[in-house]
Order: sequence, then structure tokens, then C-alpha cells
Amino acid sequence: MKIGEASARSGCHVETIRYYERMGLLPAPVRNANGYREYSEDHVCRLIFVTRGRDLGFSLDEIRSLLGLAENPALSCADVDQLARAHLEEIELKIEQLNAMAGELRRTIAGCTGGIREHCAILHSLSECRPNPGERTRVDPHHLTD
Amino acid sequence: MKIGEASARSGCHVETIRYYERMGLLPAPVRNANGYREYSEDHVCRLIFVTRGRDLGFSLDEIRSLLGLAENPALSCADVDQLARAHLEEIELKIEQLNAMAGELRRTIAGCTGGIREHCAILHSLSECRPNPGERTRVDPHHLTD
DNA sequence: CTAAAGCCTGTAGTCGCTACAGAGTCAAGC
DNA sequence: GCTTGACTCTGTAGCGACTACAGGCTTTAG
Repeated sequence: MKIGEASARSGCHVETIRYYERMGLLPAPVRNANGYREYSEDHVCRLIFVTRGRDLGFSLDEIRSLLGLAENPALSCADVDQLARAHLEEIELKIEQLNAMAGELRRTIAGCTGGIREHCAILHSLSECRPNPGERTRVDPHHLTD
Repeated sequence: MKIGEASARSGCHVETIRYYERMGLLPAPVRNANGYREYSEDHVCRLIFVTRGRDLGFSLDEIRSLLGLAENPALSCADVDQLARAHLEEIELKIEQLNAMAGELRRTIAGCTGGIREHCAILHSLSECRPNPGERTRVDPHHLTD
């Protein structure tokens, strides 16, 4: 099948498929006479593997590891398990941080009367000068969804 | 004060301070004879404003808006409020998605016996070929903290 | 036969920084 | 006075995971 069909079957944009090939996550398919990529079922399965890993929040690097593990039957499942556990911890941390952010936002919104600017709790809370705040953690607000 | 002190006072890396200036989030400070930037208390406050907005998950663009609102006393608090509410919704969505991810990871981890590869639930769950999966959402797993 | 859709390569843009390179400046110690 | 190291400057390139072109080819549908 051509890249368009592989895209439809895997749910992966064509540009992303070519990107994964460049990144070494997808083996380069054979080309037919006109130079078009010709994909097999295996490619689609692999694309789904990658896509599904991304959905679970794994980085491409982690997925590369998972693919390596999946293709080396001599290795034990424990490696995979450990990767997943580490990843779960990261996600849990992130949820915690987001909950903290949401709580703070709710508080500041609750303090806002929707009226006069001088009393706006949000701007006030943002403007508050904290001397020597020290190290802070920060959560990336972007790319909520594709 | 020089950029190093502004950095210490605001908790913002020096490179980030210069970056915010380039991005128009921080007014360019005066320069003294040697060309060094000379910051005022106001600059530090503004840096803290930006930093705090980032901590709450606002994008630099949103912070630019907030700064505009904060500096235009004619505008009502309602604009600020709306921005914050929209942002809160995004965060709540993100938490939901992360919870779903965590749940799925926990399930696959629970199914893993830690033993023989053929029975590894994680690899199996990733490999599962789903025909025509349709549109999926995806959460960026990166930049948990700085 | 023609127009649109699909495919190709290569490169640049996104976001919010971070990390250099290569140069100048300044304060402290010898 | 001289050296050393810390600080500052500008400018540019890199990160991750794509996305979006430009400019050209091929295939397909009407």
C-alpha cells in the first residue's frame, strides 16, 4: 500500500510517517518504479505500536527502546515493565502539578468579582512580588492534543 | 541592578530574561556605560509576573495579553477572568487525559508477570493492531519540570 | 485531455527555552 | 601591574515531535 493508505490505516499523518522513518522508528519500505514508498501490514502494525506508545505518553526514545525489546525475544519482560513503571511515575507527578495549578487558578478565579480592575484577584496574584522565590517547578502548558 | 541579580531576585535564568526581552515581554532596560543592562525593581516584578504566569501554565502569548490587561486600567477584570477560566478548562482536560493514560499504564503493568516475553501485556497491548482507529488525542509527555 | 489529488525531497517554522562560541568588562588577589 | 575568574554582551544553533511549506513528479477521475 502507498503512504496515504498506511496513514489512514494507522491514524498517523503522512508527514509523521516519513518523519518516523527518518528518525529510525520505522524501517524504510521498498520503493516501486515511480519511487513511491510501498508499505506492508507489518509497517502499519509498527506505526500503530509507535502511535499507541505516543498516546500513552512515551517519548520516541522510549518507544525506540520498547521496539528494541519487542524485537529481541531473548530479553525479559522486566525491562519493559520497568520502563512503564518509570513512565507511570512521571505521569503521576505531572497530574499532581496540574492539580496544584488548577487549584490555584480556581482560587484566583473565585476571588474575581468580574467587576472593577483594582480588585482583580488574578492580576493581583500574578503581580505579587515574592522576594527570593527560589527554585520552582513548571509544567508545560502546550500541546494538549494534536 | 545587573542581569545576574535580576535573575537571582526573580528566579529566572539570565538567558531567559534576555529571551523575554527579545520576545517583548520585558521592556528593554537602560544600558550603562559598558553596555550592561541595568534593571529596576519594576523589571523584577514583571519578571515575577511572567514567571508566575508560566508556573500557572499560561503561554507567553497569554501572558502578553495579561500584561496588556494589567497595564490598561480601562479594561474590566472580566477579560482577565475569561482568560483564566479558559485556561482552567484546558488544564482540567489535560488532567483527564493524563488520568486515562495512567489508568491504562497501570492496567498493562498489572498484567505483566515480569517473566517470559511472550506473555508481556505491555508489548502485547502496544502491538495490538486496531483497524481504522480514527482520530486520537495525544498528550505531550515532555518537560515535566525545568 | 485536463485537473486534482497524491507522492517525492528538502528545508524552515513552531514553542519556550537552553547552550554554546567568541568577545568584552570588571573585581580581587598576588 | 598582571593574571585569573566571574560576569556580561551578541548571535546562532539545538531540543522534541512534529507541521507546513516549496517545487516538482505521477497517478487517477471525470
